[in-house]
Amino acid sequence: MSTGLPATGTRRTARRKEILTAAIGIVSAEGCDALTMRRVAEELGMRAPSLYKHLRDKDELIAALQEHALTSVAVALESVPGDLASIAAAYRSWALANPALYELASGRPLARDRIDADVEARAAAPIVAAASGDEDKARMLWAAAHGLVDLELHGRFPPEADLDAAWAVLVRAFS
Amino acid sequence: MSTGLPATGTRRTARRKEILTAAIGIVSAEGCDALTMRRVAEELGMRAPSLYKHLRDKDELIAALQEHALTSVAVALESVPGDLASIAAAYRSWALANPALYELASGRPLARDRIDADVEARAAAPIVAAASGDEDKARMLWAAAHGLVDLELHGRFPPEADLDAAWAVLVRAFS
DNA sequence: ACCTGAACACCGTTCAAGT
DNA sequence: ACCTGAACACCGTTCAAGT
Repeated sequence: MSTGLPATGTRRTARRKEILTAAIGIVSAEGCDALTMRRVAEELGMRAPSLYKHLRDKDELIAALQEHALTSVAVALESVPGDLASIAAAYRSWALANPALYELASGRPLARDRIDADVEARAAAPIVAAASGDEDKARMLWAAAHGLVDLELHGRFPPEADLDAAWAVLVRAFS
Repeated sequence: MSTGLPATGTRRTARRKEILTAAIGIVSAEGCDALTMRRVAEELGMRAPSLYKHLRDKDELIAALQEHALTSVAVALESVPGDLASIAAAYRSWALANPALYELASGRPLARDRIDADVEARAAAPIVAAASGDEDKARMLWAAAHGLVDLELHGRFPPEADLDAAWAVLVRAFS
């Protein structure tokens, strides 16, 4: 009983793309909390209920933002040399430049069923490569980078902490 | 102009303690999202507005939960041998046993002005000790442990991932 | 001193109705 | 095919009023 439609119901209409773009703008400029359906609708000159003709619910919007973020980090990591120091620096730079998107993409479960399966692997690939294909090592490196970024973004380190030095400890141990 | 009251306004009345206990119970049993002022009030047989006679706002309740969580991890880390492997295992165990409290205490900025200054240092001390006093190393170890736990709690690792092995990579590199 | 109901400005979401 | 207003069940919070 094939319908010819994608199983996810993720039709790619022009309006849907506009909604996504507006959402990215709001999150980037005003943070995660500013992402409300009413605020997104306002940005497009319409009312919140109208969004539900293009999206099933807010979670679908968030899933789309997660997919966007993952693709964006992947591009960033692919654009630097493959050594651990470069990958680590690029990871941190991307997160500090896109704090709200980073939080959205990492601070909650990944909506795997609503996201293109490839983007997750694509974002992970440079890290796995930097770990010479050792998956356990790659997971540890990813977690360490995520932890450093997450704590920095949440202001959890004391102001006098030398975060470059903390990153250097990680890079030196695994290079 | 001393008033004889603590500067924070953190009076320790009996009712306040009951509210905290109720909040801990709700968060532990039903998760972070279940923590609403109305739900807490219901648990104590009263209405939400009454809570504001004992707490300035919801953030003060969350700060109290963060303080509780930090003290609780500190106790857990102090109760095992001081080597990195033991500390790491205790950190992970505590987080997996208290996922919602962990999220509350780590997934948002610490309300430092509303929390007893000592508890943060107390929770950090065992990790600093395991890093032989090297603060950069300690911050990296804390971040790595936090990252591993955070990603595990959010279901970000694939189901077949061997997380014991990932933790072992960290412990082996820094022991 | 402690608690209440009513109210306000918000949420996400549904639905009948309009073009 | 697309958008709307009204409505519903929620939030955190304020405030005048009750005991």
